[in-house]
This record gives sequence, C-alpha cells and structure tokens, in this order.
Amino acid sequence: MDTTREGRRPTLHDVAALAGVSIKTVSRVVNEVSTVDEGIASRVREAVAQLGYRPNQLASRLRSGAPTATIGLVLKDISNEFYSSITLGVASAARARSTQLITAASDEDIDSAEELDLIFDLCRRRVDGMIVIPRGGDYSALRPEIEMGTPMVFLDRHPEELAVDSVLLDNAGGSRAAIDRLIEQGHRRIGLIFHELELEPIGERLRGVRDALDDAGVADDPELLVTGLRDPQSAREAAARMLDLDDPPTAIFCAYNRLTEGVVTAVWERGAPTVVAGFDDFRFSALVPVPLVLVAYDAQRYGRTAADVLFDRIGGDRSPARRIVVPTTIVETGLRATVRP
Amino acid sequence: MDTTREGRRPTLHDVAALAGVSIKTVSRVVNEVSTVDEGIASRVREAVAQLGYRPNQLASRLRSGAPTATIGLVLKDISNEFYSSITLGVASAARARSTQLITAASDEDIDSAEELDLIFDLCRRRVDGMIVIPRGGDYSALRPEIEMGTPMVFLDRHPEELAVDSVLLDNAGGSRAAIDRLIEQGHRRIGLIFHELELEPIGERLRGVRDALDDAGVADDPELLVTGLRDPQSAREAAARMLDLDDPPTAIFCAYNRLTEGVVTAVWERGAPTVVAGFDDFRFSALVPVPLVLVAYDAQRYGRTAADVLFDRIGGDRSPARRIVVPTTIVETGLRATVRP
DNA sequence: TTGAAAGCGCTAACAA
DNA sequence: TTGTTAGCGCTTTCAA
Repeated sequence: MDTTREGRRPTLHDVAALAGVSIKTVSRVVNEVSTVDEGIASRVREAVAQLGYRPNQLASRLRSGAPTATIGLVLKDISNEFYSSITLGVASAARARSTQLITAASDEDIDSAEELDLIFDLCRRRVDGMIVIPRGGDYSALRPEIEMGTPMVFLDRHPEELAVDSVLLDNAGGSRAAIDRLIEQGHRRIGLIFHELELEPIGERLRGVRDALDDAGVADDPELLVTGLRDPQSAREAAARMLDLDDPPTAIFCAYNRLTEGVVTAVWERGAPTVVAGFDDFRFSALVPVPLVLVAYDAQRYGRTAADVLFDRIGGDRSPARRIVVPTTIVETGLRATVRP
Repeated sequence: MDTTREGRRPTLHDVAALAGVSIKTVSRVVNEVSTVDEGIASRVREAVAQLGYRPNQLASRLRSGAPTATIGLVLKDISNEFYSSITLGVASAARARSTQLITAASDEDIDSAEELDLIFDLCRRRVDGMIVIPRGGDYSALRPEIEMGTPMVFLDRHPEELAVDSVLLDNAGGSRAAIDRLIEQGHRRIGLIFHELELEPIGERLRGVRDALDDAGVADDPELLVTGLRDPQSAREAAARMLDLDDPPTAIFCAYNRLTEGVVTAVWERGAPTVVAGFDDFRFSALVPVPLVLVAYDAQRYGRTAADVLFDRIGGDRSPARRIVVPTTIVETGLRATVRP
C-alpha cells in the first residue's frame, strides 16, 4: 500500500500512470464495464489496490449527472423515541435502495428560517429528495426547489401552501378513540394536558378529544385543560394541580409521550386511582404502575411509508400529491394494581 | 420564479446570462466576495432569485478542494435509545460546526464485509471523517483510508489493529460498581444475564462482574450465568428459569438495557423480591415496579465526545491516538414496593 | 478494445 | 472591479 502521500487521495490519473494505461481504461475497470481485456483489467485492479484508489463520487456524479444516492431527513428532536423510530424506518428504506441518509437534526429549538436554511443546504448538496418533519411556519419558499426536481415528503404535518405528499397520523381519530374508551369506562371528568396547540398534530388531537367529549355530552371545563406544556416536569406539575382540585379528574389525557411521562409520575406519586391516557405508546408502558390507555402506532412504519412515497417520486412518479394517513390503535396497558410510594 | 425548466437546475451560466455579467461575477456575488459593485451585485441577486439558483456544492467542493462539511456515523441499531442519544450528541456537535451528518444505520444484522462497504461508501463520498460504532471484526482494511486523510473515531470498542482514537465506556468499572453495590446490600446469589461475550463491551462487563464477585469471595455458579441473549423476550425466559431454581438468585445483573427490560418483566410477573441490576439507565426507570441498580452514563455526551475528537482530527490534530474512557455512575431506582400482578 | 478530447459546474490564478 | 483561462476528477462522445 503506497502511503507516501498522506492527505492526497490518488486519482484516476495516478492509477493510469501506474498501470500504464489511459484514465478511461481505469474508469472502465472501476465501473466494471466488461469491454476491457482481462489482462489489462487485472493490472489496473492491482494498481487500484496498491494505491488504495477510491473513486471520487463528487466528480463522477458531477460529470454524469447521476443522482447522489442521498436523501435528507429534517427533524428536530431525534432523542425522542418517536422520532428515532421514524428515523430507523427511513434509514432501512434508504439502505434497501443503497442510498445514504443525511439526518439534519437539531436538539435545540430552531426557528423557521434556520429550518429552511437546513433544507436549502440539502438542496445545494443535491440530495435526491428529502423528508421533512416540519416545525411549523410557511414553507412556500420550497416550491421552486420541488419544481426543480428535489422531491419532498412532509411527515406529521401537511403544509397547505405546498402541493406535496404528506404522511400523517390519524391524530384526531386516535385521540377520539382514546376518549371514547375512557367514556366507555365511565369517566366523565377527564383532564387534558397539552402541548402547544399551534402545532398542527397537537391541535388535531385536541379536536378529536373535543369531538368525543361533545358527543358524550361532557361539558368543557377550563380547569381540566392545560396547554403549552413542553416537558415532563411541567406536565407533572400541571397534573398535580389538577389532582388537587375539589373535583379532580378520574382520567387524564396527554397529547404526547413526554407529557404522559410527567403525568404518570404525578399520578403515581399521589397514589391516585386516575387512569392516564395519551398519544404515543412507549417501551416499558406495560410495566408502568398506573393504568394506561394509549394511542399507539407503528412509528417505524410511519417513517418507512414516507420514504416509500419519496422514492416513488425520485423514481419519476408525477401523479398528484397524496396525503396518506397512518392508522392508530388503542392499547390498554400499564399495571392496574397501583403501588403506594 | 422561472419554473419552465423542471428538473434542470440553473447554473452560474444561466444567472450570468440573465444578469448580463460573467459567471465569475456571479460566483463572487454568491460567495459574498466584497469586491463587486453594489449595482451589479443587486442585479445578480435578482437574477439568482428569479431563477431560483442554488449553487451546486458538488462542483464547488470539487474545484476548490474544500472539505465536504459532512461526517459519517456508522452504527447498527439506531432504534435503541442508547444509540439514538449518541446520535443526538453527534448531531448537535456537527450542527455546531455547520456540518451535515450521514447516519449509516441498519436495523438488521450486517456482516463485517457489509459494514466495511458502508464505510468505503462514505470514503467515496469524501466525508471529512467518521465515527464508527463497530460491530466487531477486523478493521485493518481501513488503515489506508485513515492515512489518506479520512479520520475515524471508534466508539464503544477499540480495534487493536488500528491506531485510531476511541471513546469507550468504563464497562468493567461500571459493572464492577454495580455488583459491589449488590454485595453491600447483602446479595450473594447474583444471576447474570448476558449478551454475546465476543462483543468487546459485553465481555468487559462480564470481566468487571467477575472481579467484583471474586473479591467478595462469591464462587461462580454456572446455573446463574446465561449468555448469548439478544432480545428482551429471551432474557425474560432465561430470568424466569433462574427464578425457578431451588436456590434462586436474590439479584440479577443484565448486560444491557434490552435484557434488563426482559428481566424486569420476568421478576415482576412472579412478584419476586429480586433486585434487578443492569448496564444502561432508561426513561421511566424510576417508575418500574422492581428495585433497580443501574449503571448509568450520559449517552449524549458520549456521542459528543467522539464528535469533538473527530473534529479535532479534521482540524489537523496529528497527536498520537487517544483512548478516552467515559465514566459511569450507579443509580438506584425503580419502585421499592413491589406490586402483585 | 482502447484512448483523446471535451465538458459537468464551479473556483483559482491571473490579466485587463 | 471585472473577466478570461484553465482545471478539479470524473464520464461522455467519438475516433482510432
């Protein structure tokens, strides 16, 4: 192995010089074009191995105009198991097509402009397409990018201003089903612990909840609705306050998994007989010491579905934009017998 | 917005023609070189906007030889919260340096050759460097790649055959500390539920366990060691069999989080008073209805540390390879009062 | 079957 | 301040 030129990778020229052939011949061998004399080909392969030649994909893609075999995934919070399962679904779909995945994730909150910049950066890199889990805002600036051949699929929220494919959860239906289940179980006072309602999926979830409550003839009680919560700790505190009411809820519905976490803690701490319902199932839910009614779905499949749609588009599908809704199911889990602290 | 040429992105030439200047001038404007007359510059910017011009990074990097501002992360199981936290740590370190992250993940088991192919693919893409969470095997084929300027940092396992940086957990020390804690609590019969011992971190964990047991004068009992377990279900079954022994263990140590999950289930199902110990903390561990002694660490920091080392190397650090050990702590958690099914 | 020339979209080096 | 020329590493085209 020639290691004399650290930092400089050998090019076709170097291989050609060593093998005593033209660069085009080396190119043919490297790309396994069959029209090369076997004797020459093996000489070339030897030179390739000796130099540790590794084709420069940037150069080859540039010249050939071939796709970069890269897709992007733009999301916020990859540490949430919900998003990491989605990522896994996308990753395995990509791998099945020998495509690499750029995950443009960020832990902190980024604003709308930064998110667009991330997307534009992926465009400059000429990804073949991307999946966006949007944080919200106006995405019309993406229209030209899509029209110029970078297909995008939106996950978890459909941007009305854009004619793109989107893959969504049945947010309203799932929440509705959870509340229906609680009503069936005889609950009438149901606390609601919510995230920011401006986030479309969260707003939809509240809509589903309200529909179910209306149909059951349960009146709104402002004391039983807290919104704008962003982490387990604040959900825990909000739930604790609710449980301190003169007429506390017998069940609490949480808009997403992080909030469920906090509410479960609050319920357990007081040894309350409260049922906790919520969007998103989670690992260990079967062992959590409070009764749970969860809206579950296959997050990995959710990501894979988005990737499949994206690869259809990359493959040339020009049919009208689709809106795919992934179904949810209700899972009753948790430990029914409660424990005292 | 000119949308007449779907699929073909405008180039510097198109912008130059529209603005009536040379391509170099457009290049200057796009790259914010200050020596351009403001009148011309604004005319160019207008043309850029009108055409939706987006520079081709492949071309610019090729010509300028600039780094691709991309790093790779090669791992197996991104769905495990352990790996997704690592990914988040790497991702935020990358974002802080305006670098994109390619996560070459795979859910299925890939063999050594496939893993190397993934790495070589990243080399062909000319990533600036990569972090590898190795599945095991011989990595000496990577030596030329490293020497030619693609720095690599290994995470979770150090390949002896390579002079690379590695970032490791204190596997032996953490396990040892967990067993020490159990011994302190009076346990002498401690079941061991292990993954494949050939995986270096897992082997190390067993070593730590054995050291602690030896020092405490506890003799090996082959009935109390099960190895080769790969998922919660098989760990659950193995634990159930152990608990059925005439002289069952009073504590069970698990080599990693998925196994802990299964063992917790088995212990809870029988209402056994067994303490469950294990490597890796997890969300909700505080609410799991069995007493837990967990080896905890900051997985996000673990990933960030690897990324920091990598960026040092990318920045030109040529000092001898380092081996960084990330510390662990012991967390006693879980619910002490047990519940009956 | 092999190779020479041109050029992908861009920037470096230099000239005007 | 602006433009021209050459060329990054590769593939395409076409000729030998």
